Amino acid sequence: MDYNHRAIEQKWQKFWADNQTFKASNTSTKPKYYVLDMFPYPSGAGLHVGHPLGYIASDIFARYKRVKGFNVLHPMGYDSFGLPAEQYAIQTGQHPAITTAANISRYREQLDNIGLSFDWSREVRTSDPEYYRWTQWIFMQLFDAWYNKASDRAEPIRSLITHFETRGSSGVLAVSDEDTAAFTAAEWAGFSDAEKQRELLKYRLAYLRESTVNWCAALGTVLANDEVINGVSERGGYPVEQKKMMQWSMRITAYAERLLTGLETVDWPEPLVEMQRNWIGKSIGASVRFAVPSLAPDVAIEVFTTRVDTIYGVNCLVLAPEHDLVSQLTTAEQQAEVEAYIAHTGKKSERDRMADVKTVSGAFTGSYAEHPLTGKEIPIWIADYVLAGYGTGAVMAVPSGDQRDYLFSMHFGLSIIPISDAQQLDGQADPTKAGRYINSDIINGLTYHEAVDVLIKQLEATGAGEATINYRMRDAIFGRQRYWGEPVPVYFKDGFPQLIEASELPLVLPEIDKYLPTESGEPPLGRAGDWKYRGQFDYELSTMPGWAGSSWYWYRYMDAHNSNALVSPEAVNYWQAVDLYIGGSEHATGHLLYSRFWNKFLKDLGYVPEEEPFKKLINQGMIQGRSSFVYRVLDTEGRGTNTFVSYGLKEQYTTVPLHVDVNIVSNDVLDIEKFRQFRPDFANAEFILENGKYNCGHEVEKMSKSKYNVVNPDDIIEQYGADTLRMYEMFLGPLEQSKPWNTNGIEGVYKFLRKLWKLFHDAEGNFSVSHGEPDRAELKALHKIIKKVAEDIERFSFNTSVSSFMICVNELTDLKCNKAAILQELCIVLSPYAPHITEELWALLGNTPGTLSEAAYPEFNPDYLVESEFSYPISVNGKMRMNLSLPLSLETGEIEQAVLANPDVQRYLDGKPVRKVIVVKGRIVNVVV
RNA sequence: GCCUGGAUGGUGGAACUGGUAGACACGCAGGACUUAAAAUCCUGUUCCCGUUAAAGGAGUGCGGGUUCGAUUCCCGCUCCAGGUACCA
Repeated sequence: MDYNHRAIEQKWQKFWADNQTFKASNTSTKPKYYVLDMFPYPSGAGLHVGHPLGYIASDIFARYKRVKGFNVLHPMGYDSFGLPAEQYAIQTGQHPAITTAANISRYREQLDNIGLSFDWSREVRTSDPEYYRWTQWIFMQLFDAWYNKASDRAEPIRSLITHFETRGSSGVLAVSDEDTAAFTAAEWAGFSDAEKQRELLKYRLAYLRESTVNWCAALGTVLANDEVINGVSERGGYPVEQKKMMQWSMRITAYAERLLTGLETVDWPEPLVEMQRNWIGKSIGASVRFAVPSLAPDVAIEVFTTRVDTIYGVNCLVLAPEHDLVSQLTTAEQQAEVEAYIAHTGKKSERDRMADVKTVSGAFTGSYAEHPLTGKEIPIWIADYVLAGYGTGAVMAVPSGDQRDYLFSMHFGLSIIPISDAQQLDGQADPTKAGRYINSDIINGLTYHEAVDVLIKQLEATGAGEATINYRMRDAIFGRQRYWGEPVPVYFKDGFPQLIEASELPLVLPEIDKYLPTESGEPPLGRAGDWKYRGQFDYELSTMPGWAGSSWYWYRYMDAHNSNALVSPEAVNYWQAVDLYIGGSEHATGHLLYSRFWNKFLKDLGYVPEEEPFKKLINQGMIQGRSSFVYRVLDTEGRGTNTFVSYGLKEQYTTVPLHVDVNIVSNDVLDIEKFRQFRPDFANAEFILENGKYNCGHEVEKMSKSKYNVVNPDDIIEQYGADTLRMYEMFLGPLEQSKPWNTNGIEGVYKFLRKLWKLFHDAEGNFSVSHGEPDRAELKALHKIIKKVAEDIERFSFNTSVSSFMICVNELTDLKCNKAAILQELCIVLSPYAPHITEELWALLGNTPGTLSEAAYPEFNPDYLVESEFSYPISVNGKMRMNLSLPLSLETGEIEQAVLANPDVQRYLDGKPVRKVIVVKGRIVNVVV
């Protein structure tokens, strides 16, 4: 019988499912090992060839750990709340729960086809009420908690109330809003309920805060940055502006320091750790307050600076246009200009503002602040290079030391004051800390470190400032004006948020008639008319963001069916934390930071034992897609039209590129009819063609539903089988490297599996192995692979294992080896990579069917690999000239003699005197002449 | 813009700690088997020069540097990708 992948793979997949081969136990005498994949969002396009890359790698690792004797937990589930399902619901009217369930079945089928060794009895879905009741429960704990800096951990809000009751606000060391009130215990007792709630909300870890969002008036909703392209909505091309809105937020900044120090304890790729460090962005500097006497005696503009030493170089203050004080500071004469400027910036997204460093813009408010040290008048400006969300939303501009300040001052003709004798200001700022200060009053002549000390002391003495640590990271916005997410378990009473009772969880998502905002601009949940808490109080209408459900899911797998707790103490104490986590680096600062935050919070409250949830982490690179684009023509006011221009003619128009499904594009030519059906708003699309055809542009970028560039694995499995797909995805290259998808080399892997099959079969295709003693060459081939594969798997170098398997099978084929003793061991070594074919061969060899995953990985014996000779490459002046075979027993001096005595070597030396001979035993000889 | 990666034959990639660049595959070319095709097998395949061969020269995105020796380390660029806080 020939290698029949379809029959073999179906047979074993059924066997594994029927026998629950990979079901993990929460108790075992074996050591535990938890291998986790980042769970997928089940998109309508199905699993694409990028997903399995990580799943196959983790599966190989999990199967390897099993044959190495571990009790392995290897679960899978679905991050099933999300924007695409909602978008689809808006288009089709179908409930997202229905499409999501259908997508999940499809994913499951596709995952099963790959032969992954998941314990499906522990599956989770974030959109399942039995799951999200615990997401809501965690939210309630966060709402009911504050961060006590004295104990350096989160505590139940009760401990804060007790403090207020006994000592008032004095002595409270908390991470909180800035505007907390000072009061005595007696005053607290006299507060009304509403006043108490207002004050407590300033401390809660889940709290309400005003934040800036992308508001699209035409769609009546907030858009993700993703959905805004060049300042207009992707859907419909409507204008988008920045708007402030009350939003739920998470006080992740309370954990900034622990998130930072925890990075030193995890085994993660260094670049990823670096990205998180940069995201947290700790900087040590100073807060400085600039009084504004024209407003009121106690009003000051607070700035954060990492270079307080440059304070004498300040020539103006620059505020973000959104800064709270801007309207008060603006004088009558400047009002028109300031308002025009604010309107202008309101159209730009924060990212555009950061990206554009070339255009300098700003407006003078007409007011002046007082320099805290010199008392000089400092003009106050606004400019969009200052971001409201970072620091205090205001900077002291020091043009001689900061390039952005320099450009700003040059542009508006403001004076530039040199502050150090080492500064070189030839057309640019010089941020040097070298030299001694000049033009700087009390720090003249001092060095950097001396100056900082003197200044901090002086500022503290006058109450104008102090040393401060600032983090770039901001509190995370936790509300979404969407339907398809977890309802926030909160209702409003007297305008203040209150938690529902824990016993009332889950708060189930109500049914609504359509998935759009209400006419008055409220989120879709506003459509659920009679949806009231206890029939009378309004529920919170926003839902939780995509990252809520994924910030704790690894715990649910430990105890997936527990209806009394998110995870039982027994289960969490057994599995502790994830030993190996595999997923894409695109989650570096989102998911991985939020998960660490929630983990630390749950630990503070005693629900989980570990400070860090993911001990070791490996990034799989992305399998990239090749996206196709159409080009929407913009009208003279920059609004999107419904006309699309072919790639070659797009330079003649102002256009916005839009992704188009690669499946309706062939050789970069768009199928216009299918495009019109693609989205309702394209039904009447018009086209400017080239030679009667619409040519699309293309780009290599990540494969994702939103980019419409998804290729799925089913066809490959049908044609070549799952074992081939598994090995091919690994063979493509290093796991962590990104690469665009192509199937060019897949034949080679398929041929390899057939060659392997042939080792066990005679020319007629009958199973045929022999039982003689293996010879030295056969043992060498086997032990090379035993060693190589173990080493490769432990360092996650799966691609090199595949090559080595090919070499091994080629060698055994050349040796005409069909000895059971060799082939049986090879089966075990190969089983993590190609589990179906090896299970079949394992059974054919006479082993109990299905026991391969319990077999023990063979012991490596180095004796079989010992060599007595080595073919030394001989270089002359670093250039490889010839090989010379010498016994490995020779010492360096003997090798040198042998090499110089060799007539061929002499020929290369060409009679020139030898200056030096470098001998690296067992490696190389280099003769320098 | 900022943060983080990446770039090696026609293609995917290998070279693990600075030590033979191109393993293993794909593709391509030639050949065997076949009426033919598929499948399988064999040979060749970095580029340039060279009649085959030998011999030689160049070569790991670009420009420099360190070293007996650099794909690997250092400095400066280019291009591509991911992230940039409401995609997940």
